[in-house]
Amino acid sequence: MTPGSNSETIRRDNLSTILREVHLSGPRSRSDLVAVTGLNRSTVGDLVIELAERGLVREQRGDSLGSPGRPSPTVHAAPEGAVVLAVSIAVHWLTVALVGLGGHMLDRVRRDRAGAPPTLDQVLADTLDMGRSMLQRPGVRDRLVGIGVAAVGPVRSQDGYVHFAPNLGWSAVPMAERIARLFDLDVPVVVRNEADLGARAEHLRGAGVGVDDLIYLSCDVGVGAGIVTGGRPLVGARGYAGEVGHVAVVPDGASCGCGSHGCWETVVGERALLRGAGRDPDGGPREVDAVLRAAEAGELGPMSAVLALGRWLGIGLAGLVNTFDPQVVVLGGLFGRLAPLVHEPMDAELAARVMSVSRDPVRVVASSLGDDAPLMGAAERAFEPLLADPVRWAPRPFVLRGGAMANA
Amino acid sequence: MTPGSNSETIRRDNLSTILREVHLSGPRSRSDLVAVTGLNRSTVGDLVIELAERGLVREQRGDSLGSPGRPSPTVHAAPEGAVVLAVSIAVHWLTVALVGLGGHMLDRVRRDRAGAPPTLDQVLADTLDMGRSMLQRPGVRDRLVGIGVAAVGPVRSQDGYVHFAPNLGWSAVPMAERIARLFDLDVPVVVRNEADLGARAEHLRGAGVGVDDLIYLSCDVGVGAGIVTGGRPLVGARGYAGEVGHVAVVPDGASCGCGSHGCWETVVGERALLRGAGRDPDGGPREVDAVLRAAEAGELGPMSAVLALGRWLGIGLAGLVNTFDPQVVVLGGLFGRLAPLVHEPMDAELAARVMSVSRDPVRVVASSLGDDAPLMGAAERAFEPLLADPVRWAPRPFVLRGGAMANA
DNA sequence: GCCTGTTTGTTGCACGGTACCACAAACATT
DNA sequence: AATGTTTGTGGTACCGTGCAACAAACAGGC
Repeated sequence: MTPGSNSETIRRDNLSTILREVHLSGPRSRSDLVAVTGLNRSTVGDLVIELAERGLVREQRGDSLGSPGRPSPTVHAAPEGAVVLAVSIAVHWLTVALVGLGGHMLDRVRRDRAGAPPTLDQVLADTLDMGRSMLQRPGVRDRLVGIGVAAVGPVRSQDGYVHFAPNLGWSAVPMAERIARLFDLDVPVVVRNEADLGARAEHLRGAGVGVDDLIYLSCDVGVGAGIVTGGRPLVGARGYAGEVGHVAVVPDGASCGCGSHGCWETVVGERALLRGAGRDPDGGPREVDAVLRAAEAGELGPMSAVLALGRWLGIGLAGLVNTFDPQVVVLGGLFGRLAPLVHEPMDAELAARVMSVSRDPVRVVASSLGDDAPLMGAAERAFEPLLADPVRWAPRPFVLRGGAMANA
Repeated sequence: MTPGSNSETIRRDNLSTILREVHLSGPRSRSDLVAVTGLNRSTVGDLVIELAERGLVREQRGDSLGSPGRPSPTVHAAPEGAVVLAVSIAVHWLTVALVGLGGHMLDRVRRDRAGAPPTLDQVLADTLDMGRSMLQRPGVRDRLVGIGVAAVGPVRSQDGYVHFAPNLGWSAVPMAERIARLFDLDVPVVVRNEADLGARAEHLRGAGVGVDDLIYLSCDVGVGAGIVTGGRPLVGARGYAGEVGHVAVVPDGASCGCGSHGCWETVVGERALLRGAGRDPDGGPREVDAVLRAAEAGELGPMSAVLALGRWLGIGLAGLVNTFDPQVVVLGGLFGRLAPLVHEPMDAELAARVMSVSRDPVRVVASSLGDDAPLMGAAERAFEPLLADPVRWAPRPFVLRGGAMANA
């Protein structure tokens, strides 16, 4: 908190570095950790022992793989050493998962919902129903370090307040508070926008691993972006950064649900696709699937709607690329599914409009985590406090003779 | 460099924190530093002594200001303890300054240039001419820690390569290398885009002090933004982030110097203003001044050109605000001068298009550093290595009996 | 099967840096 | 002049990492 550093700071940072490494990059040998951190062998050994005592990592005898020298034991994140509950609230479905350290999905349930958008209370009831059984698994309650929620609509980062979710018909939802009361557990509840969390997931475990500057552009029903710059998520003063669906691209265009007009979302959103293909704009996933199948089959009407969308996608993306200079753009949600169909018009607009004399043009790829990207991002966000300060969130158990354990 | 921390890390961080504090926030008493850092009195004392021994700070007897207790000595940044050379290359002028620690402008020369844009060689010759005398001041050469350069056009952050500067007619300029060879000193030369550096300056010493999320939007001849998010400058993968002048706002609009068409710059740049007012688009500062005076005097033609620009300014800005959720937007360069004239149409577009149900709307203000913002930002950027690691850049002098000093 | 060389975990000690405590200095108040 | 408050100073303790020597565990060659 305070800028001053002392010996606690350094211990915390080093434990954090090592835990984060094994959590994100998978099992590492101790000597790998020495190389990565630059710390002394003895120090790494001590740090690993402390993490193991706290139940966060486990060591396995290192396999000898043909090279000379004493084999280095591999350090694994302990999936049951710390767990989080991840919730992803999309317009047409709801997903709840239990995720263990190391990113292991221990349990996962998804409910799709056709027809009219659900009420907030319905969604919360479903969430409780789906999450309760996961939390009742033995050992989970004691090892739960947080709950992460991905929500549609602008989310205030400070307190997880969802201002409105036009495509669900909700407004003024104190989401973090509601979820916290729902489960009534003494762990932090973090709510973020689905695109922000999708970006985090693709950055840490998806198509953007190793990429420190990326844009995750996603379409659920509305359009939003999650942005990572310099390895850090873009948040903004209040948490509303990335609402690029409401950037004007047609200054005197059609009016938008947000109150403005000519927003990008009005030409690239789900409703724009359906309308362009001559379908019911509120037809939902079934209609979208139909349009996609028809376009893939080569039907002229749906095809031209998809291509028009691709062109507008390229126009808007070009602006974002000029603004952020990303290394990679990840297309998620509907855009991820459209990606193979729209590359041609999209790339044409990008080539014409991206101010890049550079020989190293931006790569546009489809999401590698698919619909689960926001869910995984919510889990990662919920793990963040533990990763930043393992000691604070995983107390050292009191060890009795014989190995029995009890929390202090 | 390596993620691991040790006792050197902590010493470096604490020295850095204290030096940065007195550099940016002005003289502080020792007890202020204790409060800010959270460190112990004895530790702060030791740190201050080390910085003083390295000539970076000076202590003055604390004035007793009516409160009980022993007065705390004030710690000042030593302006001659470390200096940088700052260069700002604009289209119509060139500024060179010698800046001392604490942000003291020790010397400053500006040359305006009317008529045809200067060649690169002319600008470099002028820079050398203006900078040489500053560097010959006694003690400067030994205390110079870097050279910072603000340049128009996209700048590759890695090596300070300026891809092109259409409004100067330059292209493919290895600017950092050229400046380094020019002065032939053994200090780092850092080149950045003028808007990026303007943003840094306004963030650290201007209209954005204490604001961690801001957009500095500036117009020299072209339009560019410097963005600070979460207290950090937005750089991008290669350093080209913030080129918002080439975001399409009129998808089928006029062609732009960048090769694309409908760019924002084509409706809000200097040329757009002059063209809208019926003047020579390449008329330069004299014509711009004439238009501004005429508009302020109430002349209908210039006035309506200014108002139209204001409207487009608002349309584009709304998109940036939705994208970044800044707390403050600082208008620099031409936009800073236009600010009082365009608030009405600009605010109208912002109000209509910014997706803000929030009670805390973004503040749009004029630059408080004016034309010198990029210059000051260049100086701050050049100080950065020293501030991040004072020990590395300011060796402890060898102290002889009696207080005479000599560098190792 | 033994010896050698290599890589790596382990252990005890040194070093660097900050925290803490007691004391002194410098102020205001009464 | 006495008292209380705030702050710098000096010595010691504590904590964490670095280092060096040793032991453990492997491959390869004879």
